[in-house]
Order: sequence, then C-alpha cells, then structure tokens
Amino acid sequence: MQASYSKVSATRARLLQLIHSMDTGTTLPSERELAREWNVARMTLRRATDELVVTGLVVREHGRGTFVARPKMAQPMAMQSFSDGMRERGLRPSSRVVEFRRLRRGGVQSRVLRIPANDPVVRFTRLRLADGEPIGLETTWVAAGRVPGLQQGDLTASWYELLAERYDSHILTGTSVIEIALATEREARLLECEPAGALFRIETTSYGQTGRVVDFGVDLFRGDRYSLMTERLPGLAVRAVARRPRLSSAAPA
Amino acid sequence: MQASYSKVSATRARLLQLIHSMDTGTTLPSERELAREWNVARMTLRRATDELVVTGLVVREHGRGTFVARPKMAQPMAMQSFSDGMRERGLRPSSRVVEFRRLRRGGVQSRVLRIPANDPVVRFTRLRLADGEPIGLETTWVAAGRVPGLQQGDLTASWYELLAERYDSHILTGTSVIEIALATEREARLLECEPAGALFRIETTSYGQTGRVVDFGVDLFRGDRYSLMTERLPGLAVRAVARRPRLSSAAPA
DNA sequence: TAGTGGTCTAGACCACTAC
DNA sequence: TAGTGGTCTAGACCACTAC
Repeated sequence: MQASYSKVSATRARLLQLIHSMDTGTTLPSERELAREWNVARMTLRRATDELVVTGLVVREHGRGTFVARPKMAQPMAMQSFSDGMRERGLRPSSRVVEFRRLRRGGVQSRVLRIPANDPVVRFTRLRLADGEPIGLETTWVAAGRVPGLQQGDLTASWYELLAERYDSHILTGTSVIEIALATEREARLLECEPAGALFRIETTSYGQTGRVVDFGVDLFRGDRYSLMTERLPGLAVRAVARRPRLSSAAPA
Repeated sequence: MQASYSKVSATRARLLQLIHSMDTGTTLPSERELAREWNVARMTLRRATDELVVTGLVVREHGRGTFVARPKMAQPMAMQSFSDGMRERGLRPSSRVVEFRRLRRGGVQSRVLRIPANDPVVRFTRLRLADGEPIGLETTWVAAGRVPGLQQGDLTASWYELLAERYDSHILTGTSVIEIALATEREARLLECEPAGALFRIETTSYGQTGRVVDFGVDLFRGDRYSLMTERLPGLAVRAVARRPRLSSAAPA
C-alpha cells in the first residue's frame, strides 16, 4: 500500500484482507461499525464496498447485512443452446418470457437480419434461470417470415430446438461482441442484482446453413456472478467496427 | 421514467438525454452548474456521471471538465498476435515492458503451465499501445526452460513472433476466461483510466503443436474504450469451472 | 423496536487547468 | 486567480429485516 492512496482505496484494501479470512456466506461487521472502527465516514466505507460488490466478492442485503459472496460461475461461449449448456452442468434450465411482440417493421435490426426494412420482425425477451436463479436476460430478434405461427407459449423450452424442429432453421455459428454495461433499474430487478451493477452485454448474430442470418440477440449476464469462457483460434479474421457506447438495455425499455 | 426511480437514476436519464444531443468531444456543463440547475446535490450528480464514465459515454478530465467520449473500439478475440491485429487495423502497435522477472518457482502458475512446481518461470508485464495510446496491460508467464536466454530487451516486438522464430514454439489455439474487474490505482495509472474503472480481465492459456501449453497470460482491457469480438462455434465443449472472484490485478502488485 | 443497508444533502478542502 | 473535477465528512431520513 502506498502513502498516496486514497482513503477509499485503503479501506477497500482492509476490507479485502478482512474478507480473505472469512468463509463464503458469513456476515461482515455492519457499515456503521466498520466506519467507526476504521475512522472513516460511512459513505467512504460504502464506496469501498461498492467496488467489492461489482467484482462479486461480497453481496449486500437490505436490512440484513453484507456477506462474503459465492464463487463465480463460468459461461461457455460456444454456440450452444442455453438449455443444453445448463443441463450439461447439472443445472435445471428454465425461462420466463418477459415480453413478446410482433413489430410491423424491423427498424434498426433489419440491417443485421439482412431483410428489407419494411419486413415484420418478432422480438422477445426472456429471463433465463438455472435452478430457479436468474442468470441472464436475453432479447431476440427474428424475421417474422422465418417463424410463421410463433407464439409466446412456444418459448418456454429451447429456442434453438424449436427453430430446428419446427422451422428447419439450424444455427451453426455466430459472431459476438462483448461489452461491459451497467444494469438499468428494470434489468437489476429482473436479474436480482444491484442497480448500476456491472453486466456482460453480448450481442450475437447467428448464422445457419449457407451463411444465412437466423436471428440476432442481446444477452445480459451478471458480471459479479459469471465469467465467460471462449476458445481462441488462429486467424479468424473479424472486421473491426467502431461502436457508439451505450448504457446497457437489452431491449427498448 | 417511473415515479419510483431514484434521484441518481433520474439524473442519469437527464444526462443521457443531454449527451445524445451533443457531439463527440464537446464539453458538458460543469458539475456545480448542472447540480444547481437540476436541484440535486453535487454528489448525486457525480454518482450519475460515474455510471456514464464506466460505460464509456463521457470522459472526465481533472481541472478541465467533462466531455462526450469517442466510440468504443472492438478487440477481436482470435488467437492472433497483438501486433498483427493492430497493424491489420491501421494502427501502430508498440509496447513498454513494465516488469520482467525470473521466478525461481512457478508457484500457482506451475499447474496451468503443466510444469513441476519447482521449475523456474519467467514472468513479464507489458503495457500495449496503439498509436501511443495505452490499450491493454498484459502479464505473461512462461516456463524458463522454454525460453533460454530471454531478456527484457527482446520484448519490444511481437512475443508470438519471437516464440516462433527463436524458440520454435508456435501458438495455435487458446482458452480464455473473461471477467469484469475494477482497475486498481496502479493499473489505472498505467492504462490512463479512472481508478476503479471497469476492465475486461482475460485469462488465456495458449497451446502449441500437440496440445502443449506454451504460455499463460492475463490481459486487462479498458471496458470504457473497448469491446471484444469473438466467433462462436457449435459444440466446443468447455469444462465449467467455479472461480473465486477477484478484485483485478493482472500481476502481483 | 433495534439494527441493517440505501439514498441524499450541503459543505469543506484539495488538486489540476488555463489564463 | 477563477473555475473545474476529486475526495471526504457528519448527518438526516428512508426501507427493509428479524424479533
């Protein structure tokens, strides 16, 4: 620790030391108590704690206390259905449809889906759960012409399997762009994380046979609970694109 | 906007609206001015701004003001040398060696490198730059036996090329784990970002011919300036591993 | 009811910039 | 020197929990 370090930094360091000697799930001393003991304002103590919350080291529960968090879970980035991925890891996948809409026009998404701007599009948002715990929030856009008769009730099982079996659309590969975003209040409520908590925002265009675009999706994963795993291969040339930063928001609020 | 939203949220929303009408590089009104105008404490205004800073929408400069930020840049996740990647995109790559050490024992990294725990290891940390601007902070571990005679001065050019040409070690594939971490003060100084700014933390094990592990590395990229691009392939089965969360820190401080 | 975290305030003082 | 962002404080009041 350097002398020039800020009080927040020094406090965070003390918190880290404290936490490393504690077991998962155990309760930290209260904010007021630690602030008094370490001679800092409660706000300073809280700012230090904020950083450990974002990183996933501790969890705060309103009215109850602050606890040492569980380890993160790894999310493989293979082009695999969420359901299969979860089952492979011994977890029970489920999903809750938060929104289901038919849009008269694809708008911005038309270009990505490679359809005429005036073609209709189906957009739906699902909360993905593993063993009942919210994992990710996923919004999908698909050309309405590709999925005739699709209804909200169809989406409780695997979307990939549905595409393959009913619509003969087989997703083979994809391109993803990963960004860090902060949870809006709505997203935080659904994912049961802190408002303004750090999220992975993964934008994926998926391709089927003959390179056709099948769907386009935006997934949000909690950064405090998950890591992403990916295989790296040589020379997969990917076009670099400059992107306007965004605050988060999978779907339009 | 809902009535139940917090003041920070409401303020962030007003800031977003303000920013969307402004051009890249232009100056926002000062914190004191906006706080007065919107009837919030300066700390509240700052907390709202904090979120836009993390997301990369605005940049603060001490003593100068707050500015609308430039768009993010995409980082391809192919297993490609940093130098080649940058050159392909018309940027001049360079790197500065921040630390270079020979360790008598590999310690924790021995297991990843698949060498006996008592074998010596070379560890070095480089700051990667594109057109002179810091992009990432990269720490690499490699078995000393694989790189006899390696010296700090060798590392200004491409590490992959050096491995291939001098040591006949060709890196072909890799496995990466991506996490969100917050910059320590040291990392923030090197990357010229905010202390506690959000970073991508990418841990990579690289493999050569016959699946041998060649090196192990931890890269930190600024989350406010970069996004990651990756190709997704079907059925790349990746073992899921539970991981203890960490605050950041590529290398031991 | 007592204790916890969540939000917000009004102000002090510092460090840096531009002149 | 005036104006900007950076840090920290001491306290108020709210919302939630556990009893």
